[in-house]
Amino acid sequence: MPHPSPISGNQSVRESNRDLEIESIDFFVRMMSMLGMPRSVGEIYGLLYFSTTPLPMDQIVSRLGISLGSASQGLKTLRSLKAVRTSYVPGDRRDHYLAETEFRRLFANFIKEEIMPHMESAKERIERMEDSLSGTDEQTDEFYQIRIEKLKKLTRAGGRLLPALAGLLKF
Amino acid sequence: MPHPSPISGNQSVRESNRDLEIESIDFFVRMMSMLGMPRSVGEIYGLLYFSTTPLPMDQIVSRLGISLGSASQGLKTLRSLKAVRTSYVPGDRRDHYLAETEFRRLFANFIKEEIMPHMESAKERIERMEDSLSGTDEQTDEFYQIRIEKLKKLTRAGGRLLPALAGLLKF
DNA sequence: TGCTAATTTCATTTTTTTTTGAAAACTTTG
DNA sequence: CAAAGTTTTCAAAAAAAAATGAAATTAGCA
Repeated sequence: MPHPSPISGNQSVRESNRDLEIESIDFFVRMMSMLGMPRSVGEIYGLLYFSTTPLPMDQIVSRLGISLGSASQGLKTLRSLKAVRTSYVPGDRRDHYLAETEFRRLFANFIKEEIMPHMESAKERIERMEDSLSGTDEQTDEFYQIRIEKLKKLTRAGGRLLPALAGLLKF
Repeated sequence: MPHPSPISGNQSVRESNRDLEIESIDFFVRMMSMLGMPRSVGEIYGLLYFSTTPLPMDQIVSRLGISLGSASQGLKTLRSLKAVRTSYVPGDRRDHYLAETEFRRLFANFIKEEIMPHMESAKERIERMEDSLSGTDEQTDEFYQIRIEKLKKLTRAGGRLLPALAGLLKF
């Protein structure tokens, strides 16, 4: 018996193309990890992305072979990124999860929620730099002033371009 | 004696504004960590960014209070990102390091070296997805095909926009 | 309301990443 | 070409991040 895969639930094979699912999980695990997200988050999204039906948490757990805790945490993260949403399934009291597949929206949200707050605190830190310019030595102060100016331009550019970027993406 | 700072070398105070240096290190540690770089890399760049003179490795070590190994590793990383370069100092056989402060260039290089290779392998993975489409059930296959198409658009958009972005940045 | 299934939380364990420190490998120069 | 200074490498230690699992909480239902 080759590959006693941890991914093997009671879902019928008709419902899911296993190879595709595995490629998808792989794909999103990598993509998410580029964005600094843990493995489990990528796995869950990857599974849901190619799922024809919304999946309840325990299905996610058994198909991916991860713990309930991980699944709960991961789904919480994905919900906060608006990368998944729940859908009501009549006669079942479990939450069923569905992947949000509009990457443009996902991207816009990611920039707003994860990047922009850092830009804000960066601006504050730059202000503090200006405050701490000694003012004793003109020569070196000018050097520092130039460096600070570059940082300002950087954050300004970032603050404008990143949000614009999401709108630009026509995919 | 408040603050027995680990950052205290033999460099004269006139040469460096300590507060500024600390803010700078803080700033870049955070920025770099957003890009997935370890703390030490941010520290080194932050130190060099506001240094009026190129610094040899042992100065970096003593000013930041990090190990030689970390410094060597961190500088290697920064060199590969073209975020620092060495400058020759007559009568001194140590390498002296200087921060590259043109963020546009840094950014362009980062995209080329760190992001684009991932886009390439993403494309390959999508091709493999298409190959593994079972072809038995038309209904679900169409669903999968749509999902795959979205991924293609995503990588295409990324592959074009990211490099363009660097050029766009006028800062 | 009480019972049970479903979910969240969080202390502990596991895994991964980063740093350290010392040995090895260069490199310059006397 | 040897000796001293400099830098790199890499196994081991430390720190940080993520996953687990079980207890606590919440929510739906009879």
